[in-house]
Amino acid sequence: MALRHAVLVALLDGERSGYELTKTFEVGVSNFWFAAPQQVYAELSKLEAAGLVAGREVVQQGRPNKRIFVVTDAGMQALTAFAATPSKPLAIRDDLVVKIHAADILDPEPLIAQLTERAEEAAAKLVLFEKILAKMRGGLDEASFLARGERVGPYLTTLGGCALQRAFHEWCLRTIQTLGRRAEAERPPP
Amino acid sequence: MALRHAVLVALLDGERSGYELTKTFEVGVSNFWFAAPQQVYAELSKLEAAGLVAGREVVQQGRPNKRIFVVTDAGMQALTAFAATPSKPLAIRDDLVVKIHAADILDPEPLIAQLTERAEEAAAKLVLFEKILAKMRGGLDEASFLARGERVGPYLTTLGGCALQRAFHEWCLRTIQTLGRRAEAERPPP
DNA sequence: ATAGGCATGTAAGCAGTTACATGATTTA
DNA sequence: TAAATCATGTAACTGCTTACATGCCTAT
Repeated sequence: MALRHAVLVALLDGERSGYELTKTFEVGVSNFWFAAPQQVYAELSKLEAAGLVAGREVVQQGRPNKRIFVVTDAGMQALTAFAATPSKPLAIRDDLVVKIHAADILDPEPLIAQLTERAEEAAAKLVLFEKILAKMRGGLDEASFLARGERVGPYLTTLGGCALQRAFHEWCLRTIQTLGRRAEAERPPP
Repeated sequence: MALRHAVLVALLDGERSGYELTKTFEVGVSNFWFAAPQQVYAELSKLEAAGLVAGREVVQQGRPNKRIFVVTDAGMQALTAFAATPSKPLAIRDDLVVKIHAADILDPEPLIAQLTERAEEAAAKLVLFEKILAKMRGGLDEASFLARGERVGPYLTTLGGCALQRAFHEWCLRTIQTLGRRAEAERPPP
């Protein structure tokens, strides 16, 4: 099992429709679980069939109706059981880093272009995450919120996302610099 | 395609057997691509059938014979084509972070135990990566190696692995502290 | 003696990706 | 008028994981 628990956990933040969840999962639930929309809908059906979430129809005007879901008691039990099982190691997969591993035999230009794009994406995510953090902690400063806030779970994972994006962003910039300088050194100005 | 390119790229570091590659992929090729041993063997067979790698048998004494692989010209072309295609976004999946998201409704003890384990793993990987880096740069300092070294690709990806592990390690420690303090606050000493 | 490392796979099952499908409403 | 957003899926395919299988050699 995999997505199953990520969906349950995302629903702890409140009732959500499939569509709302897909938005969360496209960003990556604070960047630690990505899923395509189709996967989310499929998983919700399975979770409902298994009785771990309950859905109800919400009639809307001017918009298609939607079904919103909550975690049931059985779902909570499933989460408790999940928390007690040993975690699988962090799984990262990144095309771009694979390319960088082969940087010595590849044309640096497309690599630098892709690194630049990634650096921008990371910067954008950082800005987004900081906003989310500010919203969660409300008027409190971070230390007080972490000590006494009501729901620190999502805050902690978002902090993790920030740490990761920041590290990745810095690495992109540094790698761009290194590849750029080496490319210059190879074909000096005539 | 996915593993395909990661295997090709790993073979750029020199001729490798399936077994040697599985070791690399179990650590995660500098932590950006994980694969199970069976997957590596299967992928090598496919790559050989497609003519992207060439294998040859090495007879050993006191050990089972092995087959070692090199990237062919066709393999190099495949890599060049791969480098030019847009990269998929970084994919991260982590059970433990999913659990932390639900920290508010879960027993903190198993979470703290798992975070501690992860922090130790991250610290161990950092030590390992630093050793690999020192080996790669030989006598040179980092700046000189990055400027003039022969194969900086693996060095750059390993630097990325370090950055990631460092960030993750710090996040684990901080999260342990936060959860620990909150648990104390909830049941104060009698 | 037994555990661990070297060395390579097969087979079955589950998870994730890609492509396709639909249709109304709001915004540019 | 075209594009984007809301809203939900099905179907086919590919990739990944888990379990099983084998056997010799080296170190404790």
